Amino acid sequence: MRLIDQYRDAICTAIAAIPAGSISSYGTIARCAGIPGRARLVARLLAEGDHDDLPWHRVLRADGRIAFPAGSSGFREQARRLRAEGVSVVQGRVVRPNRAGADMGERDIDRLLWG
DNA sequence: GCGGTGACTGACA
DNA sequence: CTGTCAGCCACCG
Repeated sequence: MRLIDQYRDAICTAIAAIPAGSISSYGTIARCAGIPGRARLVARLLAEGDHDDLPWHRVLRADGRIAFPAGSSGFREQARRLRAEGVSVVQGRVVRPNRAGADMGERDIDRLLWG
């Protein structure tokens, strides 16, 4: 049994909890899924593709930058989806993620998941 | 078992 | 502000 299969549900749940127009990071999602420090595991899960049902585009690096290489198809798609939700992206970076409740911290997601 | 590879992170220059 | 760098760790050949 792969660890990624073991935590797939928890990770997907955490990602699905991010409201439209908000963003979070791989590390935050990992913590919310009960696997602190495993940001790369979250990335690995998303890299498997077939996540049309998840708001994967709301997951960014810890510094607010898009994780894909600049100019790649994934990069453009993520930026497009974010802008479609009113999130401004400049130079592959979300502008002021800490203002106006645009970013989702661990507690915020926990609150959405558990009330 | 070993080495390479990331949709990562934090610290530091 | 940008760029390195060392950890990181599951997965794969």
